[in-house]
Amino acid sequence: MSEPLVVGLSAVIVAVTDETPRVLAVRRPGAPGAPEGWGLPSGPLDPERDRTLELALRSWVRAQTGLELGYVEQLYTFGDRERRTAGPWDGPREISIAYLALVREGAAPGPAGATWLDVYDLFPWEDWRRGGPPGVDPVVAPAAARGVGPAGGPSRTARRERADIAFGLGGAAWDGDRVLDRYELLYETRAVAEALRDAGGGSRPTAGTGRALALDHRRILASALGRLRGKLRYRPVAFELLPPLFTLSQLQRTVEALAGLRLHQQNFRRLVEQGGLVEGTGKIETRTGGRPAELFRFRREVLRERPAPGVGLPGRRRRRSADGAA
Amino acid sequence: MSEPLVVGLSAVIVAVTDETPRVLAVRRPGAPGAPEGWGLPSGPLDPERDRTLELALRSWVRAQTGLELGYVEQLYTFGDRERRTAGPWDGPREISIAYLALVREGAAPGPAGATWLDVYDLFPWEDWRRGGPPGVDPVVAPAAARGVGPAGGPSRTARRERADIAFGLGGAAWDGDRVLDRYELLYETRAVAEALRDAGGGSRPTAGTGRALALDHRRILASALGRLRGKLRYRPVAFELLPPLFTLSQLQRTVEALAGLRLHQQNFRRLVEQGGLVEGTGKIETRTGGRPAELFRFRREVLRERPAPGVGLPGRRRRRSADGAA
DNA sequence: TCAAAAGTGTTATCCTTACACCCATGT
DNA sequence: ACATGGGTGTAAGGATAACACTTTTGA
Repeated sequence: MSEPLVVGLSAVIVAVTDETPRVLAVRRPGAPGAPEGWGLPSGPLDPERDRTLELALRSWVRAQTGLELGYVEQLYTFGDRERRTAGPWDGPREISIAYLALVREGAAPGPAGATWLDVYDLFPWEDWRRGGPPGVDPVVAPAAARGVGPAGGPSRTARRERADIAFGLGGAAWDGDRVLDRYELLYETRAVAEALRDAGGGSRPTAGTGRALALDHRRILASALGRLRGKLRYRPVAFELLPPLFTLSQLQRTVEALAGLRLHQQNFRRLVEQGGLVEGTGKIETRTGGRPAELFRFRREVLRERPAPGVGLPGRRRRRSADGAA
Repeated sequence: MSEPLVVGLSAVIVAVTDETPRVLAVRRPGAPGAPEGWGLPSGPLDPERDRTLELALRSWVRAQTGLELGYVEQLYTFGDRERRTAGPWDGPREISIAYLALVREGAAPGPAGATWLDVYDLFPWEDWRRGGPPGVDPVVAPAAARGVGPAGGPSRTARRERADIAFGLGGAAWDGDRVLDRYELLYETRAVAEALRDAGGGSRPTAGTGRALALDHRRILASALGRLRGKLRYRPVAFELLPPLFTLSQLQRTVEALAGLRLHQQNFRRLVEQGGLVEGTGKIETRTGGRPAELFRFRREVLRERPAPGVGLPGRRRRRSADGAA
């Protein structure tokens, strides 16, 4: 086989600092004619040297950014023809195997050309910690529900149905995990910048739909955030983002940052303690702004005791709010 | 880039017939010198013709087997160097993007050279519907716990810990989803045939460890089964395997077949009905062997009403049986 | 003394589990 | 009549969610 086919690896490297989830981004040269911008770090798979895909990833991430990755999991493989910017450019078909990696806050920021971006600058509609995102909900959701074709036609109603489920409208519940569904609806309805860029059109994206990334990297990041939110429920991934010793508030704020939700404090503590996920150390952290807090550590033994140890987010049960409006 | 790198797509096509989960397998020529055997259907990605990876898959599956796939999801991308049979053969590095597809029972069996294999012939230790698999548990679990290196050494105890969690030993709970963990432990301890084949050794696999597939295809299938079991809980995938109208017993037997567990009948019915997953049709199926059963259909509206509609398997909560033995 | 954050206790509600029992058909 | 599988009701246990309240520090 000698089709023009290139295989690369992409990394969604996530950290949580000061209650904001961040993702590592690098400067991208941009396709011929297109402006340069931020994108996910990516690198090659060297079939000679790298025994496994994951080792390949760790190796070029180390080389490019100086980061030594801890938790790594494969996310998804993206290979649609349209994934690169549309246009006359007709290079080889590119396939990208995306990975999700978690690093502790305060990890090295990497060399010049790399920064940490606030995840919610890219997905403003995903952060519900301060109630509905300011001014975004009334804009984004209708944009997503907007269909093409005649009003009431099958394409319109089908998209309407999808938008209701994705954005929790019309009696449906908001499901934090459906990050990708929401992004794809916004893309299909040309609300986000990438959709306009890829279509070659010149109009402006809908306000409040966040900043763009190169290629399909915002889509990849949407997959990652959705996956991470889901995983919080049944794997102790939050601890990968925290130092070995932490207060329960730190833990809660980290989880809230990823989930994009406020959680009930007292119940959170109880669930996490009674669930056996953490154990107190007797040590005390005094710089809390109020009463000093005990420092906890992750209890690895929980992996043996419980089939699916996670932090108990809301949702996943019956229907919640049914505010029936519009 | 012009490294020797080949990208292919593999399909795990699952159906449930007569309470047994089946997977479509094809005859494989086998590497030079190796005997031919069964493997998963696989095909190329044609960068010219196929716009997306999933369309590529659907297209060659249709061509090869005549099957028109319904539900399809991407599973994982396998690309370790060792995934093909070890040995002097030094062809190009092969990357395989694996998909999981579900088809209804009674789907066309495909052309000559393809058959449906009973999934539990490949993973006998995964079927707990008739209690512990006959004679397997006492054999397989110890094999998985067997370590290399000195007794009590770090490698031994680490593997012991992993085996406890994977197989639900020593107070840990059996987690049906950990199919891949279990297979990998058996592989690492050289209990399954593929491990011996890949190592080039001549000894015989541990009894009760099931039949082998070509390359790493049994590993791929293990991923698929684990994924499917997990998904049953929060997505209505079981209906992809059933005809449009079905009795609640049919539904239950299908779920049980995949989960490898017996479920409590009365509660299953209630959960599934009260959960709004199905609705009665008034139609009656008389050939039940007892009282005629009502025919139900899947309620698509549930997708709008509930964030994560699934069938409620046990597990996923606190610890269950703690039979502390061994 | 007050604000702020940590930490404890108690109760209501809902879901899951388990058990008991009745219904409709074929042999 | 009885075996077989379909179908319904009800009560116990447990987990979550919501509420009220106390403790300990710094300003």
